[in-house]
Amino acid sequence: MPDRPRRIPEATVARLPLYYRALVEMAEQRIPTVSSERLAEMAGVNAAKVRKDLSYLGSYGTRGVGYDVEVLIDQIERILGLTRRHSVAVVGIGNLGHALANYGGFASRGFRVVALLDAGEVVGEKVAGLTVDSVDDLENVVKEQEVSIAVIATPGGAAQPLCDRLVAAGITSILNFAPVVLQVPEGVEVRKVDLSTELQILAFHEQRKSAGVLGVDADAVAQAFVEAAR
Amino acid sequence: MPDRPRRIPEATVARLPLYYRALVEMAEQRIPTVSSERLAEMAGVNAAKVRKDLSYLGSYGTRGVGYDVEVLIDQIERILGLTRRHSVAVVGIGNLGHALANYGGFASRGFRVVALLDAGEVVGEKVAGLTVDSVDDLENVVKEQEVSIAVIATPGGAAQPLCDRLVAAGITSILNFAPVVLQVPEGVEVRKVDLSTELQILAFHEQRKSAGVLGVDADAVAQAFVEAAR
DNA sequence: TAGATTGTTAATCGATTAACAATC
DNA sequence: TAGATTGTTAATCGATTAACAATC
Repeated sequence: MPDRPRRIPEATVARLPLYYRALVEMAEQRIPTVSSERLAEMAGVNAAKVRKDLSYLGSYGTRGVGYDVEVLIDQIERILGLTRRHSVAVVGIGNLGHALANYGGFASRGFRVVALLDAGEVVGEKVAGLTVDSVDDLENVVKEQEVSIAVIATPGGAAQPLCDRLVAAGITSILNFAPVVLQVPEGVEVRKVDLSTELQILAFHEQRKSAGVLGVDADAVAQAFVEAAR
Repeated sequence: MPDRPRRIPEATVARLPLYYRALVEMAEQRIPTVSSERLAEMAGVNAAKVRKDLSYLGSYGTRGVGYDVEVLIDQIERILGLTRRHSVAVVGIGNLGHALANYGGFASRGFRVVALLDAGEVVGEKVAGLTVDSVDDLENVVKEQEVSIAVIATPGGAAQPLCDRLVAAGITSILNFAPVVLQVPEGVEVRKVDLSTELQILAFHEQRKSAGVLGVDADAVAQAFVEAAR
């Protein structure tokens, strides 16, 4: 058995899924080995980073040759825990909840949506092959379906109370699409996907570009024009 | 005019939207000032970080008192470029595209969805008050509607060619929901929202928890049980 | 004045990167 | 052997955090 388990940096953990996707693609094309250079290109990072990241998994490359694609896939699956089945519940079956319930990439690789919950009229309807349960039954559903990951796709106002119930029901992994910062006790992992945050970050960079290289801001530019026009 | 424009760290830029949301909430409740302590609590970070982050905007706090909520809102809007109107085009009107087109939080604060594009049967239909255009007209739509941000919500396979067209059409800010790493020329900003990556990161931490504090892995635990049972 | 809270410094920590010896 | 490529070191960079003087 190769020696382990040296702590893996968060930044590395966040990149492993990218490598994994690229590797699975290569495996489908029957490509047997890959260099750090090539893998870096596919994942959009640099080669030194790839090698450093992969070194945390152990020594699975061959000098002068590269990495065995299948071996690397197995190792990343092991590290990320993709060999287990993860049961996912989506709470909040609005537009986004529908999208998530139907999202194919979800089902792949160990993740399975096993429950849909909502508080509105959609309860009882079939969505993506599942009957939508009432959020009133949350605790039962979590227990019976052995849910290990909850996805919150409700409006902002409902998210925190819902989160509290999920945590009370034993959930320790939450993917939050609601535009609120969830407060959770230690040991509960929350990942946040936030549309308007992403847009605002893009807006910042847009602004930077049009403001020019020197960091001149829009107001200053406008002012300069006014002065010049006089 | 307060002095500027010292470069703002990326990590800070990524947190400004969180502060902004919390501040807008406070403004709605007519709360005039806020301490770094309180703002930190709402944003889920620590107070030292809040003060450091806000110091990049300039000195807008008052010792012994805190920060003026309205002033801070104005400053963050200025820095993030939220005072301008940003026109957004959503490409790919499947389940997710529908969700994005209808997403209210989108519209708020400077962002407006002005165009929906697709390559399928949905072209010509009305979605969220807009008629879906054919992706064939992408270049025209970008020009006529002055689109500055594109959101890609297509299947993975369509994303890169689409991205190339968007870039050729002059788009420099892209929010990508497709599960691929987009290759773009320098100067084009891509933010990625990736469901399966987020789930995999959660899975990693789930695994860590059940493996125990010492980093023992599941296989080793299973093995130990087998040994013990003999 | 006394209490509160900012803004900044400096120490620490974690992540990135280039470089290259090891080795296939 | 010669060429290729890993795995690791060490330098560098950027982000976090505690601490506290400044000051309202």
